[in-house]
Amino acid sequence: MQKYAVNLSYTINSGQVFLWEKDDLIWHGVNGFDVISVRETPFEINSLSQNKSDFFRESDDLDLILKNISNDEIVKKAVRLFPGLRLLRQDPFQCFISFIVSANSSIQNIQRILKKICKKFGTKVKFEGKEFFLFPEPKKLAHASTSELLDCGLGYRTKAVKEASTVVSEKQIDFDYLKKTNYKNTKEILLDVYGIGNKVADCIMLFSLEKLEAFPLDRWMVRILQKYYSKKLHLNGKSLTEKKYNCLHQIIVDHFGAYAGYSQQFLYKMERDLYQKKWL
DNA sequence: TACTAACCTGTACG
DNA sequence: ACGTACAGGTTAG
Repeated sequence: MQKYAVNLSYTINSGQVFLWEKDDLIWHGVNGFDVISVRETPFEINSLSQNKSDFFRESDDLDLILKNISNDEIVKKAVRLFPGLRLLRQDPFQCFISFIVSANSSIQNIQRILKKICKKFGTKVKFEGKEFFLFPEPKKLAHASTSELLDCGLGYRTKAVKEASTVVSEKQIDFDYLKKTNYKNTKEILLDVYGIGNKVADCIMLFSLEKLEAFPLDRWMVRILQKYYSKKLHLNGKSLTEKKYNCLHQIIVDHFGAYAGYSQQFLYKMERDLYQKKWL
């Protein structure tokens, strides 16, 4: 019996993952070369590979984390409202490409593009009586032609996806190394990739590279911070420059703590729900 | 250093 | 119907 039950729809529909679907009571999702199925009650996970990737981060010490981030009153309220929300541990390459694709795009568009990429370049597999297309290997995407990528709806992101896949396939980027090294070092390496800016780098680090202090600042989070923390953060000006972003990140970690990424997820969820913005 | 226009694509709105 | 705005940003200048 879990002390904290996972709420799958909160978690899966919180902008972290894009290749999940619900079929009756079971959710299925593509995660790299794997397909994961999960049922909410009773909580049960299966996967094509049979590997335990701890996708739902059940090994995290939630008692500690939730208590820690609840030092902030606003976050505390969000945790109380959405206790089943979780951070996920994704396949790094899929996460990397997903968030490059996400830049300046809507959720639906991101989903459509990623599905097409899987269908065009990924391996078809069967799992629990259903068909899935796995996320393609870096080499496969790196060697894709421009027209094939354009067919996936990538538009001007085509160049970014191709270059990003190339640096991974040529081992200029090694996710295992990035998981081990620190936030700052990882971020510098990711920012060197064409198509990756501060926000996308933070998403990749938080969702797939074990950097729980990463705190992606998109236009929504900036608005949320302005709304609740304007005194603390003095966010003047509209654009977030590199220097401002770094400065702000330091303030955020000082305020929210080492698990700031969890705080971000809860704040985001609460605010989106409050405003009942279209979500999927 | 700080700021902004342009950017593929799809959909929602008037 | 058809133009305009906007969508979880990044880059070039």
